[in-house]
Formats: sequence, C-alpha cells, structure tokens
Amino acid sequence: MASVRTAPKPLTREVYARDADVVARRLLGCVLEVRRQGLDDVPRRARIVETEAYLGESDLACHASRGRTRRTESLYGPPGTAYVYLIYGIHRLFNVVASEAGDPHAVLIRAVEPLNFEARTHGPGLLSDALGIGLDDDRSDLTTGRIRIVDGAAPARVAVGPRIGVDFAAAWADAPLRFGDADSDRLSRRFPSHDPTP
DNA sequence: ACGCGGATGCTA
DNA sequence: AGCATCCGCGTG
Repeated sequence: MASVRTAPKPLTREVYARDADVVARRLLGCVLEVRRQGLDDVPRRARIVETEAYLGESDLACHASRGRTRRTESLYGPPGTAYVYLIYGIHRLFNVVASEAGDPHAVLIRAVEPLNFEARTHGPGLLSDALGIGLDDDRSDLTTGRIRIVDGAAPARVAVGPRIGVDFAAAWADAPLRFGDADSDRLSRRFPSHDPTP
C-alpha cells in the first residue's frame, strides 16, 4: 500500500520548556517553516544548523539581564514564543523563548540550510530576510502561528563554542553556549577548532 | 526629549 | 578594521 505522508507536527511546548542550552542543542536538525501570507502557497522550510543559548536574567549577554522592558517582554512569555528584535538598525534576529514563563531564556537561531528555496542563510540577519521573518513576528506563538519548528534528525557531530558578539558580557562571554552542526557548510562563522592534530 | 550603542554583514 | 542605519533604553 502506498505510504501516507503524515503532516509534520510542530514541536510541542514542552520541548521548549527546558533551559536554553538544552533547547539550543535540541533544535539543531529541526526544520524551521515559515508561511508567507500572500507570497507562497508553500511554506519556506530550512534546517537549523546553528544556535546560541541565552540563559535568563543572570546571563549578562541576555537582553533580559537589564530587566523586563517592552522590548524584552516576549522573553518573559511562555516557552515557544518568538522573540524578534532589530539590531544595528538593519537586521532582525529570530529567537525562540525557552524555560518557563517568567524565566527569560532564549535560543537565537544563527544559521539554517534552505530545503525548498535558494537564499543565503548563513547568519541570523540573513536567515530572517530569507524567510520573511520580521518585527511583526515578535511575540508570536511557534506552536500555532505562521512560523513553526518541526522535528528533525540531530546532527552527527555538534560543534560547541563561545557565543558571537557578546565580548562585553564578562565571564559569560566565554561560556560554551553556541552550537552547530559540525558538518554543515552554512555556519555563520567558524567554530574554534579544538581539533587535534594530526 | 535626546544621545548612545548594539546577539550583523559587507566591503577594504 | 570600518561602516551602514534605527530603535529601545537610560538619562535629563
């Protein structure tokens, strides 16, 4: 009998309800899907290959470390909420809220591999442009909205390193909270190779 | 009100 | 290494 293609289901809220470093690793290999109303019938789909974890108010690199403001309001929402903000007046960065409501953890999606379209997606600003993610998506619910994440196979090898662009964050700057599919050719930047030697 | 600086990406 | 470009936030 013919195989039935089961519609992929979005990750459930409980998948997001863990500390951001756990969720950041979990999201590698999962597929980000964005329906673009009026532009596509078919959602754009892309495999997540690089993430960073931001661990709440005590994490000096996390926006919530400066307290709860209007911009960071979405970080305080339930896990599975989108946090999208403008950086350098130019780029929109897409994050997934993790942990639990009131504990502002986030996972920044830093790079994806396009699955059913062509675009440059090897950076957090680039992928938002390619997928059509904008400030309007801030605070949207990833379990019900036009942006969703469906499960996928975890990468065979995971690279780990310090986060990018957070040198100001004192001791937190060096924490190993950036994760990547070590075999992807679309990472935003090279990971420090703790490669051994020959 | 006002000035500052940033979870980037491109060019030199 | 320098710059574009603009919103949110801290200060007045």
